Amino acid sequence: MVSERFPAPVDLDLRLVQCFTVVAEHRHFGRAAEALHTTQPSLSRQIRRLEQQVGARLLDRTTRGTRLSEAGEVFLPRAERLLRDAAEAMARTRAAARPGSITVGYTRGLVVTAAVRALRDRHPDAEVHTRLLDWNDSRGALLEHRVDAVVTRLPFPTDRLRVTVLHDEPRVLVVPRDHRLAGRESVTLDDIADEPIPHVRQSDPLLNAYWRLDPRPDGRPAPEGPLVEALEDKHELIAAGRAVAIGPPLDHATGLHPSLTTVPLRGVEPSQVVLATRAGDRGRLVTAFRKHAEELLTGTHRAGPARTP
Amino acid sequence: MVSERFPAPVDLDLRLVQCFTVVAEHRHFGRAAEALHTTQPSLSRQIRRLEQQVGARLLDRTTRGTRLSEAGEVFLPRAERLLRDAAEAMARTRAAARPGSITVGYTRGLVVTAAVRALRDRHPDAEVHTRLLDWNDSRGALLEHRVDAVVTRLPFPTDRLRVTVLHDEPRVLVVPRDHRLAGRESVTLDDIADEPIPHVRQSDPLLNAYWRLDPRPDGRPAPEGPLVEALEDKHELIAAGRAVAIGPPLDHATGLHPSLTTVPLRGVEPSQVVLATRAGDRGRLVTAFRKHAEELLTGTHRAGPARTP
DNA sequence: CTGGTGTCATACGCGGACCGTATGACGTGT
DNA sequence: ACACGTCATACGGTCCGCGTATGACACCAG
Repeated sequence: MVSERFPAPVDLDLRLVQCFTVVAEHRHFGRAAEALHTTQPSLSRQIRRLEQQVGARLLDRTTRGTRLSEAGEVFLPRAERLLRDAAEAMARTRAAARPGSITVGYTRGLVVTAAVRALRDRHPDAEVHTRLLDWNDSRGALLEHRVDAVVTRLPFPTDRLRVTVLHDEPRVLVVPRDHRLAGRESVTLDDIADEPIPHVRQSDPLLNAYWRLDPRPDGRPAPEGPLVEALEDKHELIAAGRAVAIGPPLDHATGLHPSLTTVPLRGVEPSQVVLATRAGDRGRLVTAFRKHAEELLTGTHRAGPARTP
Repeated sequence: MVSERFPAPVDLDLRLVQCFTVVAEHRHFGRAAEALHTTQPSLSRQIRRLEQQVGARLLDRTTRGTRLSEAGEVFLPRAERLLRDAAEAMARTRAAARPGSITVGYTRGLVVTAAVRALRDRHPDAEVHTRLLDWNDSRGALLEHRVDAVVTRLPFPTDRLRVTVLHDEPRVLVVPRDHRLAGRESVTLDDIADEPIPHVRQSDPLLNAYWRLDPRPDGRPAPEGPLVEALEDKHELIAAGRAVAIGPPLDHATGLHPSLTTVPLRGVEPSQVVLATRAGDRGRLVTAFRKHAEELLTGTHRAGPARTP
């Protein structure tokens, strides 16, 4: 009979848990190892260690890849929650230790330099960090305290957040340089009515529908395109001439693929660039950054004067 | 300007978090190290590593001991939650992997052998574990899935639990062998009206009040006694003649201090030995154990026939 | 049946991290 | 001023986990 007196000291390595979530996502040790910047044997051992710590086999290895076992299905959501909670605990603790610190997030193609510089000038003692975020990570990054303010584009769920529109941004068509529409002054939806537009798996369905303009204003569904994993894959696909996409007005300095170009898209609602912070956040630096952003980040991409709708 | 692309891989070692909670509890590196079965320098380094991972100073070391810093106050409750969640995730995953396994918890002085043996006989393929629990840990151990059933004594909060009374148990007075009341057939509350009764810090206030019989039936508060950390300390205190206590009918085979003895206490409500499981738990083995416990564990300490109030 | 391909597991040498012992620095109370 | 108790640092030894190379095994095609 096994009897133990002390609550077994928690022996669960969160780094291994993180490895597990990545393997569960890829269902493949080799590719997961690549994503984790390690090697397949090392990852294999890490999963083995994790399984030993948990005391249950989490993955069913087959010769054609890897699947979650029944226990793995139980563990995965809890593992993800543990990782989120751990990250939030660290972020909030750090924030409590350094009230004179703020992290500003932004997404590709948006420039927060002016507002950040203004904040640094007015608060020379403050630590101001900036952080590039994934397209669909703004809300999570705020709520998990990885950042304290975000400049990004709608749409995303805004509850528990305070969101202020900074300016409109026209949507543009992204095509290869040698596409039939490349070089045009502008295009309309009619010009691309039959062009397939890819789905991005990593993005929210809301976000996919918004940027694919699905459904179209006339109510028809957007032409289905292939499913790609990440935005980079989408750009590769476009460069290969297999699809086009609609996006914000990126240029080659802010992450646009070298062999792609953009054409203004007329006749559709522009996207909106917003400043978002946590709804209840009354922090000194957050408030100050709001002020500077609302003042300096309006109309960045427009020739005309700033306007706040 | 610091910009990072990837969500910083969670680098938080839960073993270090565990160390932190223990140091926070003891406010003393040396004693915390002892509790963790390690040495003070090692613990000092572990806390340093944790502070480096979190990115904030968690403890204010002084020459008179150690206190929580402001950041530490923020981190501590989250740390404890992380550890609980991690333990629960592991327990539930293990349970999912081995549906033919059950862990039965019990507290000192209670014997579950009969029911456990019956369960093993009827389910020879099942893994049946037993686990000695702290007095005030029954509810937590159940809800965190460290155990699936518990035999222990009231009182404790019973919501989200299914609790069945197995039998009554007289409360007894615990005194040194050479105490004036030792050897008496029985005593009443009047005999000990002025005897100081210690508080146990590790126990719930509810539990302290119950076993100290505070307030007494006549409405008067129980005489205050010293504050001790753990039950073992209380027994040492009684052995030293500095206090007496009221407890369940332990004997020397089930954890009673060698130089102590017990005297039946008349005229007070007996305590109740109960079987507790999670309210929603419909597990095959749990149900089976309930049956055997209700059948075999009633009246264990009474000469008379079993009875289920 | 047999060779090829792709999967995950294992063998092995090495570097780095962590531990325990011994000792130091430092504020505190007598 | 001295002794005491607390936490920090120095140092050598050990073990753990990584990366490279290789193996075992299932599947597929011919």
